[in-house]
Amino acid sequence: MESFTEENYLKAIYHLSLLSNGTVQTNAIAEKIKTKPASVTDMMKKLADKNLVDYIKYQGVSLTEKGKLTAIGIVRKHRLWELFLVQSLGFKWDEVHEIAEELEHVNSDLLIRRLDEFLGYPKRDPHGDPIPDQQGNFEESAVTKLSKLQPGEQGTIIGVTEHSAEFLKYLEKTGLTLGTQISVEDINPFDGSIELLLEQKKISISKEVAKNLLMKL
Amino acid sequence: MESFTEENYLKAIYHLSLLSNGTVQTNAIAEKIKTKPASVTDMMKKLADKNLVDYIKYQGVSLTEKGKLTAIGIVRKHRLWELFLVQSLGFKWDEVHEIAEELEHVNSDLLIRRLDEFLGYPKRDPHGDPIPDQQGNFEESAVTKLSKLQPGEQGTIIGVTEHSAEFLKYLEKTGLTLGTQISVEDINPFDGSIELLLEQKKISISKEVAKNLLMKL
DNA sequence: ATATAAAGTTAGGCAAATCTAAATAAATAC
DNA sequence: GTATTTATTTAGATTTGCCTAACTTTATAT
Ligand SMILES: [Mn+2]
Ligand SMILES: [Mn+2]
Ligand SMILES: [Mn+2]
Ligand SMILES: [Mn+2]
Repeated sequence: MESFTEENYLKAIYHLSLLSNGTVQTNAIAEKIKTKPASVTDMMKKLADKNLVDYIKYQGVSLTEKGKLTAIGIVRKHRLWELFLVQSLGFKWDEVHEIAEELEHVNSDLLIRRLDEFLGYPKRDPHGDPIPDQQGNFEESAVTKLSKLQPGEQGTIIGVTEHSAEFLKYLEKTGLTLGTQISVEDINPFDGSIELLLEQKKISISKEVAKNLLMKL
Repeated sequence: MESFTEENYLKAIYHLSLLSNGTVQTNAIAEKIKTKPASVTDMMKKLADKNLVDYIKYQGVSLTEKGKLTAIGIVRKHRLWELFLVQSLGFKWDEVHEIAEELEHVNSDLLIRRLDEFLGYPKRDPHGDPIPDQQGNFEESAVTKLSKLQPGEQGTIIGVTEHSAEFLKYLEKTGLTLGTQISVEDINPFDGSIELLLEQKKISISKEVAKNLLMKL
């Protein structure tokens, strides 16, 4: 059994490893988890002892198969709880992350299976992220960042890669919610900001925002 | 904000203080929380510093008003989660205690208010215990232990004072569930065991069991 | 009232997780 | 290719919660 803290480290490594091809740097983990690099080094030794990560001094870490399965299990719990909060308890999508961050550590397989059943074996969380099944399997659908689209192209928003309340609230206010269809009208060559057509209305968003929106074409 | 551990201590002290008129012994806490008396002493000093308990060396502790409110808040969370597990996720009453023991520490007032609303502002948990409202108020209905009844008297089971899975499973199997009406037929003078009439059937239970069943007459 | 037992506390340590400051290795720059 | 910057690790402490063993206080028994 992993501690609360170990679980948070494993999850952080997992998320970071999806961006960099498997290997994750000490500093990246420290930043993600809001701790200091020295603490990360300590923990990496511990996780390596437990066979949850492969760790080579100065070279970064990667999850072992066991570590990866554990991490995916936590992600599964996190996303199921988020969906429960939104779907059953009436929370908004920008209010659930912090609470799920705690709920994900409650330790009962039966609880999670029942929650999964209660929610009808959902495939996506409120942010469009896939929910792994009990075996840890999930399909990552083919997605494109909105920032990659060219003028004239269009698609539907199916996910976000940034989960902060500020960002999600901004999307909500602007109307950029999951399932919304948009088309790219123009790209400003100066700052990369993008003109969109969203339900008849023209709006402009920054490149930064566009990078965090996932589209189905 | 109290730590996970501090919350468990406060809750233990609260439950114990209901049995002894307010003051609780070090050893009783140690036993309840499955730790050693020395650890309890350490924690009592800490809780006293935080103004959560009044502590006099060698004389035991009692909750301050602040400590009591905190403890009742945890009890509220515990019982709401237990009811959710039984009512929404299909758990049995003997399966929920351990899980609620973890869920009760999830820290979000909004979450608990929403859960309360979702469950329809319930007044009782699956074991018949009252669920405090947001202000910490609840009515303890007038109850009598089954062990106090005399032959010829009858009543309805409305609660239990022991929450172990073994005990609850035994009750389930025997048919002694909440809401069941029973009458006392005879009391064995030798060991205090009790003959009951339960839905036409005669059964016998030990004094030990009877002490842990709460009745409405 | 003294002796013994029970209850409670203190002293001294340990493990987990964290931090700061100092040292070392790797990457990058010129 | 050396010098500097950046990344990482080590050393040494701190905090929280827990433990054992020894000591002190309070309760009980005769
Ligand atoms: Mn977490
Ligand atoms: Mn999510
Ligand atoms: Mn608990
Ligand atoms: Mn209960």
